[in-house]
Order: sequence, then structure tokens, then C-alpha cells
Amino acid sequence: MQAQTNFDILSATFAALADPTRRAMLTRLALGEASVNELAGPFAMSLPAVSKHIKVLHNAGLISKGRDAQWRPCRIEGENLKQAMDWIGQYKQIWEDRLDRLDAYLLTLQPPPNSTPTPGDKT
Amino acid sequence: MQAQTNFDILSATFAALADPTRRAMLTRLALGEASVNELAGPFAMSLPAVSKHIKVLHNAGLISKGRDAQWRPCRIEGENLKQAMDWIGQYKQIWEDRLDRLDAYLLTLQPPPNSTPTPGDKT
DNA sequence: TCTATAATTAACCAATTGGTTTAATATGAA
DNA sequence: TTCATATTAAACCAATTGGTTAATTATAGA
Repeated sequence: MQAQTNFDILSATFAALADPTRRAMLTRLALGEASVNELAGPFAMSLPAVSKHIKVLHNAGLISKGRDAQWRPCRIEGENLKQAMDWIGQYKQIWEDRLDRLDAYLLTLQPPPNSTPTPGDKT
Repeated sequence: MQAQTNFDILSATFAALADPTRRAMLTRLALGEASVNELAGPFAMSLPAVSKHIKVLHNAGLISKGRDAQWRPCRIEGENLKQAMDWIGQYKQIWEDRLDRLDAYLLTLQPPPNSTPTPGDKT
């Protein structure tokens, strides 16, 4: 099964990323391929639970699975991560604008050292 | 309530983004503030359902709510979107490397026009 | 063939999610 | 005060999620 029969790729991707266990798995896979057992290592949960998490990642197209004897090495797949990032990227202006406005506001509270002297200043 | 009492901001953010209705609401809010009724406009669902979606966005810190008489104008908040994007951004190399390798592979299949001439070539 | 290891499936369960309808609350205006 | 509008809360429901244990499948090796 090639997975990613999915309709709404963004929804599946964000849903997959909404779980810390699955995010940790992706972080591990960023270092290189790993078997299901290797992925399970750090987690205090049963293998079937891990297997389900992996299936969620696979169905979302965030990983692919090979075969090596009885092992199913998983590798991270970037394409849908990229799409998710691109979607959020639409809003970049929103946080940048907000930060700009915050900067401007802070300047009104305390003018920078090299600003025009206040009327009462000596010199 | 200021919302964002949340533990795991990334999980709450990705979970909020995993629903197409909520993503559409954010897209609308990127154009500017909107009341609950205005946000409800495009959707074929009850007001309470819309209200719940808005609550999810609010709890994830993706929007804030003001008050204007009986209206509760919603505005998009960028900070947690930024954090979500930064998290995914960790993996940028993965899809870029992959594309590089794909490019390289395609070049082995069909050398670029300005490559070394094939033995049989005239000139 | 038998055994050990790797992984998945099946059946189950409690909690969460996304929707509903009905009721309540808040505010401005007649 | 009464009415209309905007929004939320309550109670309910079906489907999904994230976990469990027990059983099954796949593969390599003795």
C-alpha cells in the first residue's frame, strides 16, 4: 500500500503533527531510517500503539516504509511537511506585522538613545 | 479568559489547523477582524458549531476576541502560527535534499543540453 | 520443520471531537 | 420594560482517537 489515498492532505498532515509522540518519531526519523522497534524505543507504550502512530504518519504521507527481511524501515518524507509549511507561510505577514507594530509601540514608550533630545535636556 | 492556558502549544495549534472549517476561518481572519456571525457566513452548520470551532482556535491561541456591544470581534494571532512553522522548518533540509537528489537522478536519465557530447556526435 | 524476532490485526474501552437542538445570557434600541 | 440580535452553554449523539491485551502473519535461522 502506497498510502496517501487521502483527500485532504493538509488536514491529515496537521492531525498527524498534533500528537507529541508522532512529532518525536519524525524528529528521530530526521536522523535517518529506523525500524518500528527502534522508533518504539523511547516510548512507554505497547508496540501496537506505536504501530498505530506509524500508520497515522504513513497515511498522512509523512513517512514511507521499506522492507528488509522482517523489518519495515521507516523514512521521513518531506513533501507534505513542505505543503503544511507553505500553508502556514501564507500568514507570515501577520506575525511580522504584529512584531513591527510592537516594536513601534515600544519606541513610543522609551525613545532610542540616539533620538531627538527632549525639550528639558541640557547640552 | 485569555485562553492559551495550554500545556502543549504545538499540539493544540496543529490540532486546530487539522480542520478545514477552522483553516477557512483563519483565512477569512487574515483579511481582518470578523464577528462570529460573519465567520459563520460561508458554512452550512449551526451557530453553536461555529462557536465551538472558534473556541478551539481561541484555546490554541490562534485568535483573540474583543468586545463591541453584543459582538465579539475575532482577530488572528500570529505567534503560535509562527511557532508551528518554525517546528516544521526544522525539516526543510529533508524536502530540499530530496529534491536535489531527484534533480540529480533526472540528470542521469537525460543529460542537459550543454553536457559533454556523446561519442557518436558529429562536429 | 521448529523457533525466535518483527510487525500488524482484532477486539475492546474510555475520552475526545464535531455536530445537533434547545435554553440561557448579554447588549442595544423601541 | 420589552424585544431583537449576537453569542454561548447544556445536553445529547455518533464517529474518531489513542491506548490496551491477545492473536496472527512474515521472515530468518537452527
